[in-house]
Amino acid sequence: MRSEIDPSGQSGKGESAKATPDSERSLIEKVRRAQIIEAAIDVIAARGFAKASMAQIAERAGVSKGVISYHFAGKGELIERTVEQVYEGLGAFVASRLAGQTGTAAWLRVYVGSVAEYMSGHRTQLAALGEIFTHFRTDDGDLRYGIASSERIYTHVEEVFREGQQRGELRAFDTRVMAVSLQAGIDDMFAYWVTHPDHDLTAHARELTDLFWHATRADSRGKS
Amino acid sequence: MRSEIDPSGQSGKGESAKATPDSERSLIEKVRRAQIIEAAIDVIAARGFAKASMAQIAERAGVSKGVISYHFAGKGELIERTVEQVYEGLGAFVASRLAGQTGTAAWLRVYVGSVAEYMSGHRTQLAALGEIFTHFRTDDGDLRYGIASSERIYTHVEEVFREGQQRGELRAFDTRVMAVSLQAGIDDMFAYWVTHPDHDLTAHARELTDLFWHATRADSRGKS
DNA sequence: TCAATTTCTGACCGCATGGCCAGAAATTTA
DNA sequence: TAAATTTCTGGCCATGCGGTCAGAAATTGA
Repeated sequence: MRSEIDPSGQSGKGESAKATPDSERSLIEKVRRAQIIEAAIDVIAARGFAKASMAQIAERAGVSKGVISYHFAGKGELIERTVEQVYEGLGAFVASRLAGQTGTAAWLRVYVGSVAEYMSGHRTQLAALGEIFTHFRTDDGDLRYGIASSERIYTHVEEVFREGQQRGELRAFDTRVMAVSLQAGIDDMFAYWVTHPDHDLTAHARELTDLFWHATRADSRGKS
Repeated sequence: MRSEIDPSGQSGKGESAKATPDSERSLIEKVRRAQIIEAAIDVIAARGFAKASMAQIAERAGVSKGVISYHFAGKGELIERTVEQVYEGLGAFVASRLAGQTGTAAWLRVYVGSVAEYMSGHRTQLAALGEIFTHFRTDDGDLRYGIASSERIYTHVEEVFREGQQRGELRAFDTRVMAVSLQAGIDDMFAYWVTHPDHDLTAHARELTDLFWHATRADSRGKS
């Protein structure tokens, strides 16, 4: 068992091919893949995506270069599995915090707060993810995880906002712009934190929540 | 006359060396430099920073590769001059619109609006700038135009916010977080527009202004 | 006009990259 | 134990990169 991408089929632009279930992997396979992914995260976070070569990652993992090719179809698959792994952890954490929350204000607070809380304990992963999102391209030359791939998040956040508007909890505004701006605020909160390690991420998240609470809530006053 | 970076001196991390004044350049020199910078913008915007090689840029400009080396000290200088040129145009435009404005609300509206207005007519430049900011690194491996280089903008925006707070026009909030978030909203507005050409940039800018007006203005109501 | 100077070309260099593979080593299976 | 299979190594390859250079071409100036 080597990779989970069919080398013959044209994977094209859509989702990746079906993953090989972990149960079909040997122990060594699982250990090596985890080890290599961890090394990739470290190297990408430390030296940037462009300088994170197979050789660098292999050296960091303490194996020879060929091992990566043996366990992954190529650099592309390695990166995609890396993103998946980080996202799974984050997604599960946020979803569990978000479950059972009602009201847009509470949703906003828990959403921003839980993302920040999780990431504060996974700083290296966060830095690597940022590098991958802005640098990793498909063979066509398009960003693999560009703004277009945020569409799912935007759509979901928009739904939350629209519900709030219908209940009269929120003022009238363009939900798409608000969703894009919220995501931008979160992304740059992390980017700022990565380059300013002493920055108080929790406080920033609280301020950001306040910011969007004031920006979205219904208000009797008119505008200037 | 070749480049404006002293090949012997260690340029280090600071600002680039003094520029050679245009008056000391021959006509051919000026024309070629402009032509090459334009080609660089086109190629970077179209194919991404990583694939914008000297060969690609030279081909686009219709000259041989050596010409770039002849007129610029290296790829680094070419990129820095490109950024300078785009920024000069934007800076001059925004500054002229901002001159004489009083009050934070007006400042916010004019700031966001004028940046968007200028960029709407310089789409390719905008795309190239985005690529450069996220990819171009110094020899040390740091991003040449990373978040750290936004410090000047943050500081200035913070000042505007603090004035508004002192006049009682704005509520109490962390000015640093607000400045970072505003810049994030503007940056992602452009990023969204670059990938969604039909998106209404002017309307987005208006909504973004509203967003931050609601987020910052003083308010008698308490919070939830 | 003709030498001095600027500008340009295209081949070439050293280097790093992702991927490949023959064969060695380790492990599993019978 | 011995064969079959999985896992690993280290060198090799083609490719593309930024940069250099000798010499050709064009321009300038006396």
